[in-house]
Amino acid sequence: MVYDYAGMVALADPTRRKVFELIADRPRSVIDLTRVLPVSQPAVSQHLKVLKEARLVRAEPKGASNIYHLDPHGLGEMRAWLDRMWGDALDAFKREVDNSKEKRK
Amino acid sequence: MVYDYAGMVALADPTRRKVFELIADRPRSVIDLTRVLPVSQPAVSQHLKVLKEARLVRAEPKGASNIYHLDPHGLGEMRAWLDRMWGDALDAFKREVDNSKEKRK
DNA sequence: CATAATCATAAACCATGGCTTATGATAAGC
DNA sequence: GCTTATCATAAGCCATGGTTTATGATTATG
Repeated sequence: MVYDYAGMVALADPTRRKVFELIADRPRSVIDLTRVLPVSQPAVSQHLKVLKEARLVRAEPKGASNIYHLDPHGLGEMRAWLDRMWGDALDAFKREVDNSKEKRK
Repeated sequence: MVYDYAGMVALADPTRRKVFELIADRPRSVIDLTRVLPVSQPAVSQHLKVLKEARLVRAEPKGASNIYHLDPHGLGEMRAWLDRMWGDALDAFKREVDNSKEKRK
């Protein structure tokens, strides 16, 4: 356990999460994203690169522009990863509650 | 939307996530954590500070040592936050699938 | 009361990464 | 074909943050 997980790092940055959410709203081109965001076009491209490597997002060339969509692959992986970590945390918390109950006896 | 979310940032760093998972396994003192981790005691304390401010973790003084437990407050908040974001992402993906179906007609 | 143990904070260091400008590559439009 | 539009990459800058050593505060121990 405890490797570095790309999806987590990808969504930790506020701007990058904004990019992700914009794409989640609907597929968008790089320029389309740049128009909305307060950063330059290369900055957007770099965020997209990170999201793409985490497989959270997928590029679909259309003419001169690149339309970015959500990518089910990484989306599923991250969901599974979160569920696992979340399950562990909740189980741990449950154990803790049981322990304090036990002590109170 | 799209503010910075403390819980997300808190769990983005690998070492800090390791700290969180160790505490999730069972409550531990700072020294106990330091013995396991490959970083110094002050480093551990600083990670704990971040986790505590995100309300993912809670300190319980016991003599000279500080026992850290999971904190249900932040845990619940983060879970809700993830569910919300995740719901949005999944809805968006669903919409996308429906759209491509529509196109194929 | 003095020493040891545990922890948090401060200061300094330095790598990481997010941002910018500059530039080249590809595709559309005239 | 030449210009325009869209995008990715490179190089450089700089703030952020994760780390270390040093130190002080608090509590147990003898």
